[in-house]
Amino acid sequence: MKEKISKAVISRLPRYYRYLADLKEENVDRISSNDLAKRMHVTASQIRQDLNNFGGFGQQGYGYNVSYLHGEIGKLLGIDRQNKVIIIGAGHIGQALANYQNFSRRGFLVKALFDIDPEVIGRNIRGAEVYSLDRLEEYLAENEVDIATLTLPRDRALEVANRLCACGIKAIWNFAHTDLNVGEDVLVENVHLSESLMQLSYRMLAAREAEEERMKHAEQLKLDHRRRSEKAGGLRKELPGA
Amino acid sequence: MKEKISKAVISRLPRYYRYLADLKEENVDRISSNDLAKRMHVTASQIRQDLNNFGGFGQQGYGYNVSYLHGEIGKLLGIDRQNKVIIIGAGHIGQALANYQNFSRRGFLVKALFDIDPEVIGRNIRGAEVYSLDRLEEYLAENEVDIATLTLPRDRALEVANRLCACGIKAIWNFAHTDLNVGEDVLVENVHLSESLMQLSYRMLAAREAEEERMKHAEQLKLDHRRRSEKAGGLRKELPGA
DNA sequence: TAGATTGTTAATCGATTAACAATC
DNA sequence: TAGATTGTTAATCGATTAACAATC
Repeated sequence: MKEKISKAVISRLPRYYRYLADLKEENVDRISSNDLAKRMHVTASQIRQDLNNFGGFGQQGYGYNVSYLHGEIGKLLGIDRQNKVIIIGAGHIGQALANYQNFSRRGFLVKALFDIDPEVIGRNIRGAEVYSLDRLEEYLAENEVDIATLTLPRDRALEVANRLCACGIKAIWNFAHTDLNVGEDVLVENVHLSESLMQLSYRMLAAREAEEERMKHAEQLKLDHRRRSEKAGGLRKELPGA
Repeated sequence: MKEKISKAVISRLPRYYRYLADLKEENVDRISSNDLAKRMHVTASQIRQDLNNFGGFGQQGYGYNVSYLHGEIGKLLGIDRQNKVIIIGAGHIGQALANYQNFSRRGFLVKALFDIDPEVIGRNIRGAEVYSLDRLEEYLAENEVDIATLTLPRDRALEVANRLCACGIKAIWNFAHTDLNVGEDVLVENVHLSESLMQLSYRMLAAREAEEERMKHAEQLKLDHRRRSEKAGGLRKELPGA
């Protein structure tokens, strides 16, 4: 029925959702693609094109109803339902995610964590218990889980991912710094924090270099200018009538 | 001098870096774009095109020297130098980042954290002290900082970002769920965790729907088939010679 | 030298932007 | 009805892939 939506479009949906939530907060009832475009620093064309992938949410001559559009995008993103999440790896990041209230606010409920460290097994984080990783299969047999989060060292990530897939998990949110080559019916969304940081680092260095280049260029111009003035001065002295 | 490198290329550099580190670990000396492409599930063309943005790292008839290429990409990403990082917001995520050893391993050193909560101020996380946010300007005047990480609630993020920019910070790693409209000479790299999760959720729902569609379609085919057989059977009965 | 493989140009593909007819 | 603004088609732009000459 519907065409496959490109990744670029999907990646923009949450941002639309956020801006619409803000507009709702400001009690704005309707907005045109043009006004929204100005706020978001994108083109109105892109907004209309993006939204039309999912059907006509707007109305000619009127624009988009903020509340309605917000709701529809929320439905697309699955915010309207309860998504059951588990976290494998109850280290610093795993625990931070379990504590992150923005997730539960959007319907992502952390139901359980798993770890191998006896120190953390048995702890309870905002209602979610930390189980021994040994009990993963047992838990999955008894409980429905939508999304499994991997926050463990990279060398153990693939093994756990395979165990999850064997239990029928269809969506993995991967924080481990490795590519999970699992079956293609299993969705993997990567969050590679150090890669994000490295990209920032790259851009920072590139900007510094560009800045230095600019400075050097300006310096050169100044030098050239001085030399030219001197030469002109010299010429003047040599002019006959001087 | 050099052309502007596209964001798509930059985002792939850390992944090349990771695969090259793995190859080094496996004591592989050289690799062709073709073999690397197979490992990474990308095209050889893309690898050669990407790397050539930064100059000829390879050699015709030989391929790429793993160790050399790893080093060069590391330099591009600033892994070879010490990057001084501070973290504003010493909550769960901020503390998790400060504890994350993969960063220091790549030359990103968390030097200090800042918070307004008296409960956490004064704590020490792997050698980095948590200061009162009041002392941010004081700290920045006395210490060189390359990257500022924002892990605080969205409503306070922009204000802090502006304070950072006023002190000359040129790179912000933003975990706050908002767009920071700072000066265009300031680099912002966003990590929007809930948006990443929402994208996964979207893809999960889309896959489920596609699956249902497939099932329904298969069901319909079965029905059609049965109906056709029945009709054929009926016809047969009515055939004269029966 | 012959074989291999890069660096680079050309062709293709996909995503973004512009334009405008449809319609509220 | 006239004005506004969408939905959608066409044009442009950029990124990816293919091809191949250069060269180790």
